Amino acid sequence: MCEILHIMSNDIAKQLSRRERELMDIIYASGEASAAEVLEALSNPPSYSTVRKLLSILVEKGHLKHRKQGSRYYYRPTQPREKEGKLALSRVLATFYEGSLENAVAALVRGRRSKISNDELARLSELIAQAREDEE
Amino acid sequence: MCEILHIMSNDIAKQLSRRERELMDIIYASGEASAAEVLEALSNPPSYSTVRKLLSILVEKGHLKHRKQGSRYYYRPTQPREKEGKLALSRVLATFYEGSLENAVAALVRGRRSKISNDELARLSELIAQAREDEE
DNA sequence: GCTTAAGTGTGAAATTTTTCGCACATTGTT
DNA sequence: AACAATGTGCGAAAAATTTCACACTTAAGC
Repeated sequence: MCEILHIMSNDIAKQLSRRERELMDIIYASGEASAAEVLEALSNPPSYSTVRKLLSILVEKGHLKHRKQGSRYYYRPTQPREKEGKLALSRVLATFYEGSLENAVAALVRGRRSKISNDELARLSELIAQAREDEE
Repeated sequence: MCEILHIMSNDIAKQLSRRERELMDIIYASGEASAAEVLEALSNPPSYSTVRKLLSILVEKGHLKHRKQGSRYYYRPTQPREKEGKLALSRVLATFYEGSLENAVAALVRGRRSKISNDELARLSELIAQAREDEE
């Protein structure tokens, strides 16, 4: 429980507003993106101007960095995807699965069978077997 | 990719503001909570008044329901924890792990060994083995 | 039945987020 | 070198969130 509370409080993502997180997620998902590409990816898009403004705010706040290619900026996160991914995952596990990966996997496996392919199960199983070997 | 975009757009959590989601997460994590308990769980708490206001907004918006016990309200989500959990998980997988549970588990397993106990690995493995049997 | 303690609800101020219009810069084309 | 197309940056309006003070209600103890 202490662990869970720690995870939930020490959280960068919590500092982002709704739109800001939406943009960050798009950029995390795509790795790198221009303003136009971000706009394209938004499901309920505001104006181009607005997207650029948001992006520049995110740069200012230190969440994104941008490189100039030609006359265009490309944006990418300052924090590595892997790190943020783990944080986001921990948060979800803490909130919905008592902090347990096992519970989460169980829920997914239990749910619609089709959601997880047999192949994927095989690979997962392999992965875990290897981890267990290393542990010995 | 189509699947990923679908998951990311059709998303209730995206409709919540920062504080709102913070409260929802606390309530999802604890199952049910009074205003005082929510206040207690907040890391950067506003006033009691504010928490109650937020809670009533969340009820109004249909995200929470409350039952009266004595003179006090207890709040719980309208949407089942399991359902929201899956959604939240899918979102994280889509954003950071190409929609693949396998990738996510791999990342966690690869990371700090201590994070996942041997026991947990054993149970996970069991879980997956069972799922694979069912699949046949 | 009074008083106190702990709760609720409301309206409006303060703050933050979100939005965009407009002026200016760059690139490529004719 | 002038034009169109596609960028960027900034300031400020509009909208939403977040906050709280204050008035009201309920329950319990004396």
